[in-house]
Formats: sequence, C-alpha cells, structure tokens
Amino acid sequence: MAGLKSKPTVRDIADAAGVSLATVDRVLNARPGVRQITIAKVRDAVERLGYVRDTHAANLARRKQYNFYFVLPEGPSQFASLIVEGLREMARSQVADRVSIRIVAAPILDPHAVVRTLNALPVSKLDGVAIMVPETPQVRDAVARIKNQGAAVVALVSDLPNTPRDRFIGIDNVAAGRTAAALMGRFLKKTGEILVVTNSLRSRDSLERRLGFDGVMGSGFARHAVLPTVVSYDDPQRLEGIVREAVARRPNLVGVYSMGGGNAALLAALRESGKLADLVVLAHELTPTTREALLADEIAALVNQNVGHLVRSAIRVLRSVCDGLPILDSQERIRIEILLKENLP
Amino acid sequence: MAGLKSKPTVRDIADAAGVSLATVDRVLNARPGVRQITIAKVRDAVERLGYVRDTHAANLARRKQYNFYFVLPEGPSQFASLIVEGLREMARSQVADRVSIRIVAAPILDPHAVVRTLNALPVSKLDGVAIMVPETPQVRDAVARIKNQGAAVVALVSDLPNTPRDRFIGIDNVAAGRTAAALMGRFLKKTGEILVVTNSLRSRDSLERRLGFDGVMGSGFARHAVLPTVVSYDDPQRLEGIVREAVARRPNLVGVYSMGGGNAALLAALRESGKLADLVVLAHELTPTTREALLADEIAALVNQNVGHLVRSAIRVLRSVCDGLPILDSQERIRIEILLKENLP
DNA sequence: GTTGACATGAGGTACGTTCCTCAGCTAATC
DNA sequence: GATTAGCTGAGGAACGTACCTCATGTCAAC
Repeated sequence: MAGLKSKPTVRDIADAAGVSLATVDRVLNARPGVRQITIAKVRDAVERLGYVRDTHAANLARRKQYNFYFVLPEGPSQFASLIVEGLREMARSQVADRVSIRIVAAPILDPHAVVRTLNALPVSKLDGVAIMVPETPQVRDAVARIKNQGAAVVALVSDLPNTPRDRFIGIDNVAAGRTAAALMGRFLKKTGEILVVTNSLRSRDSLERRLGFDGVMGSGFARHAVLPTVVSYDDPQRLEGIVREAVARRPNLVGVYSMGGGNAALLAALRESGKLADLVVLAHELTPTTREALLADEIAALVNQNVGHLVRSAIRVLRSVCDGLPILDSQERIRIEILLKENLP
Repeated sequence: MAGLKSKPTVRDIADAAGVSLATVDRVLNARPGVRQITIAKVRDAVERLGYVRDTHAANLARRKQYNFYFVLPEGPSQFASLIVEGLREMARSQVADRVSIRIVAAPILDPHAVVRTLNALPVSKLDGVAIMVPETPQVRDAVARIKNQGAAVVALVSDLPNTPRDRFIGIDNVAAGRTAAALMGRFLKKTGEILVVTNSLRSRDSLERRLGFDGVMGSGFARHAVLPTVVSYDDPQRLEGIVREAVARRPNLVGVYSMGGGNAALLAALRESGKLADLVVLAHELTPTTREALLADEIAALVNQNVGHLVRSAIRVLRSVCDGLPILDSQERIRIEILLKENLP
C-alpha cells in the first residue's frame, strides 16, 4: 500500500505556482532575478506537491561530475589499504556514477607534511574531500580553508570535531571502547590484569576507545585491573619488546585489548610468549591479519567498522552536501560490528 | 589515482563499430533485425571502449518505473513491522527513485492463503517480488509461476532454495545459530541446561539456527546440555506456560536461546519466574521489545539482521535482475550483527 | 528482372533537468 | 515622458538513452 504516483516535475510546479518554467528553475537553483514573493509562491508549490528534483536528470543536464578526493594515511596500515580497495570497488559499481574519486596519501607521521598535502589539494577543481588524518591545529586551519572555498568536507574514521567539516563518517569510538570492554568482561573466566595497546595516540580514536573501555571495565568488571596504555608509535619492534616484557613480568595477565593497528607484531609477540591460549585478546578492524587470528582462535573477537559502508556513506554524504540535500541520519550511522569466528563475513 | 575519463556513450560505440546509432541501439536492447556479424562488431566495440549504459538516462528515456511487491507476513510480528517501516523510509529517500513499492500481507499461518496471495499478484504489471514466507510445495509452484512470467524474484529473510528465485536476501541462519552458540558458551559462567525457544518451525530459519547452535555448543561447549526446541506456535499464552514450567522444573537452567519472535511473552514469563538475572538470554532481531530488554540487561546479546540493509539490498538486487546487471556479491551479503547494550545503534 | 525479406541508416521526439537568449512587462528615477 | 533596472515568460539546445518511422541498401528466390 506504499503507492507512489508519478512524481511531480518542474512543469507541475510551474503550473501550480502560476509562473513559468524558467522562474521555477531560477528559484530551485538559487539564481538571481526573482522577487521574494515569487520565490515564496514557488517554494509553496514545491511543498504542496512534494516535489523532489530528479538528481539524475539534473546531473545529466548539468553534465556534472562529482570530483571527490580521499586523503588517507600513507604507510603500511592494513586498514587504510582496505579503504583504498573499497574505493576501487566503488568506482567499478553503478553506485559511483558521475563520481570521480582520487586518492591522496598523507604522511601522517609528519604533521607538517599532512598540512602540505591538504593545502596542495586543487580545491577549485573539486567538489568534496574525505579526510582521514589526526587532528592538529594546523589541520584544523587547512580544513577550514578548504571548507571556505566551497568544498564539502567529511572526516573519515577519526573525527575532526573542531573544524567546520560537514560530517563525521565513522563509528562512535567511545562506544567502540565500551563494546570491547563488555566483551572482555563477559569473556574473561579468571580475574586478572588487562594489557591495553595502541600504535598511536595522535588520533582521537585511541583516546576515545580507552575512555569507553575504562568506563565499562570500571563499573561492571572492576575486579580486573586495566593497565596503562602501551604505545608502540608504529614501531613493530618496539611493540614486540614491550609486549614480550609485559607478558613475562605479569603472571596475572588475562586479557589484551589492542585499540589500534600493528596487530601482526602484537600477535607475533604473544605467540612467542606461549601464553596466547590463556589470554582473551580483542582487537579492532577486520584485516587479513586479524581475520586469520580470529579463525585460529588467537583473537576472541573483533570490533569492526565496515569499510564498504564507510566509503559508500562518505560518498553519499559528500553528494548530498554538494546537492544541498538532507542527510538521512539513520542510514549514515556506521555500526559498531562485533565479529566472532562464527559470524565472519 | 583512481581517475575516470568521461565515459563512452552510444555515439562512441557507433563510431567505433562503424555502424549507426540505430543499430547500436538495436543490439544493446536485443531488438531484432541485425546480422550476427554486425552484432559482433558492436559487442566488440562495447568491450573495447568499456561502455556501460547510463541506467539513469535510460530509465529517464524509457520513463520506466520499477514496480516491486513485497510479500510480508501478516500479523503482530515486530520484525515484519520493522521491514515495513524500512520500506517506507526507503520510499522517501533518493535511493528509491523510479521504484514503486507495494506491500502485500500474507497470512502465513494458513499456507493455502499464502499461495492465494502469491497467485493474486498482478504479475504482468510488476517487475519484481520480494517474498518472505515459509517454503511449502505450493509456494514453490507459485514462485516458479511468477518467475516464469518474467518477474524478478528474491526470497527475503527466509530462503526458498528449491525455487527458481533469483537470490536470497538475508543472513546465513546456520551461521547465525553458530554465532549465538559462541556467545552463549563464552557468556555462561556456570555449567547447566539451555532452553531453546521458537515460535514456529515452519520457516527454515529456526531449523537452520538450531543446527548451527547445536554444532558449536556440541563441539566447543559440550559441558552444557542443550534442551529440545520448544515451539510456541505463535501463541503467547502457550509460550508463557511452557517457559514458566521449564524454569520451575529445571533448577539447573543457565541459558535461554530464543530463535524466533514472541520475545515479549518469553521475557514476561522469565521475569515472573524471578530467575531472569541468573540466566544468559540470547535472542534474534532488534525490535522495541528486545532493545528494551537489552538495555535492562535482561537479554545479554542480540543476533540481528539489519532491516535497512535488508530492504536496500532487496531493491538493489531486484533492480539489477531487471536490468540484467551483475550483482556485486560482496555488497549484498547481509551481515550477522551482534548487538550488546554497548553497541546498540 | 521483379519481388520481397531482411539489414541498416537517417532523423525525429521524448524523458526531466539545466542554462542560455531575447523579448516584454512593471515600477521607480531622471 | 523617457530611461533604466529589475522581474518574468517563451523558447530552445543539450545531456545519454529509448523507441519510432521511413527510406535505402543487399541478396536470394521466383
């Protein structure tokens, strides 16, 4: 019973408002040369008839190409590679019609280089940017500049809350941390210490995840002791050293929570320690490494954000912002996925 | 670097193949009156230039409306209501352009009435059907008939594997059962008996879920005893009675797995028993009832299939089938979501 | 050689929109 | 009363595709 009569067109609006097609067009596209009264008449007709512009016909006429840039972290991050892969798959699918996507690598270890990368974007030639870099004051300025020049901007994976970005596309990392804690608490059979590891504290993600993790561990599972965050600074060797030492020195260790990347090195160190089977290990993001570990029962569960949804949502939102269309919140909220061996896609 | 030059049009194909526009059109739309050699020339040019028809321009020209019917279970099922709601939201969004969706209620308690409903569909006026009813021999025949008349058909939520349906849109229910078992095994702190409840065994879902559940419980968590499936036949009172009795008679009960609907009655009975706090309760599908119970710590976790994805995927697949376009498997696989209080959307 | 079947080309109109030009109107200013 | 500026209408071309008609071509059978 969800019927749908043939949708009203600009012509219908013109008739209903008692004006010409040209005027409707002027109003709809915010072109000058129309009196306020006439604008109101057209707006009213649009409301009454429930007109929604056919974006496809519009893009056809406008021969518009959406030019979007994705600024992604350079380097060995498996997660970033997955995003690139997701974007490539998008480009091949029909969803991406009239969308051209360019990927720019940002050397996130060097904040100044990141800003240079952002400033080098051809803002005049582009309609929108999705940015996945840590927030620094300089990045904030760069984002503001891009936004001021009229481009749509979304923050990807890691939010840039103190910038005029149009939206954040990613999971609520505090909730992700809470989720990890809930799993950890439920999964642990023995009481003991929990090691928390991350590769970087520069992005907000790790901080927020830790916050959420501590919140739930502290209230619901306070019998366990959550150790201070160990940071590897993207150095696999450093990470291996730290982990090896922690496992050796802490006979009471029962769980490990890996908040960031670098899981290959973490798992290597844990395997070497021989205690992996006794530990509840939780990590983030489904990558080849974590998938394998999950299947081998080395990792108990993953907290994941679906890369496909991430890129599709980013593109949808960028388009909507460009077209001045509303964003369907419910559709753009990225879920916090819990992955076990059993529900692995 | 994922560049995209302006895509080739029919005109380019005509030039490249050395034929006229009309001929290209005849080939592309499989109209008669073209020699095999010419067809081959055009096909070759399409290949070489990587032409893909602009479906939006095509639909515009064809002034095509996709007419899709959704056959959903009638009755008080909260899950079905969510699907209806999801469809209504779709209709409002831009994704559903040129798609008209009609919802037909099928009285699934009466198999003959279901078949009558299916046979009453205006097959000649419709492009595709999404069907969510239990599989019976009569349903199989009806689906075959619909498919034979040229409509696209997908099975929704519950598969119809022995029919010529184009695709199944829903989760792998065996894996869903396995997932529930993994959670149950991990969450249980005490050893004991597990009650398994469902409202109906008519659809395949419950059988498959049970299969998966038993598989994992039997291999990984065999210390627990999984009781035979209790069926409520969609009768809340019957369900309450059974559950009340089971809880009273089995002091060793540690977990409850609800495979189907009717969770309101189940929870009512468990609450009344006073033992709810000691039980690990798992259920399927996020509904107002299960959400509330999850937030109240009455349900430990939900195994969910995202209604939004379900309907969007169904519509995308129906469209692709109608247009003869390939289906992107990776994009259409519905995830088995695990929902805790902490990652509730 | 005529007939006819089939294959192809040329050209048009339409879909809903954008964007352009040009003409005509009204009201205010000189 | 003439000039100007601002507003509006009428109409057309284009986007990429579908689908229609009509004319012209080829080739084989009679």
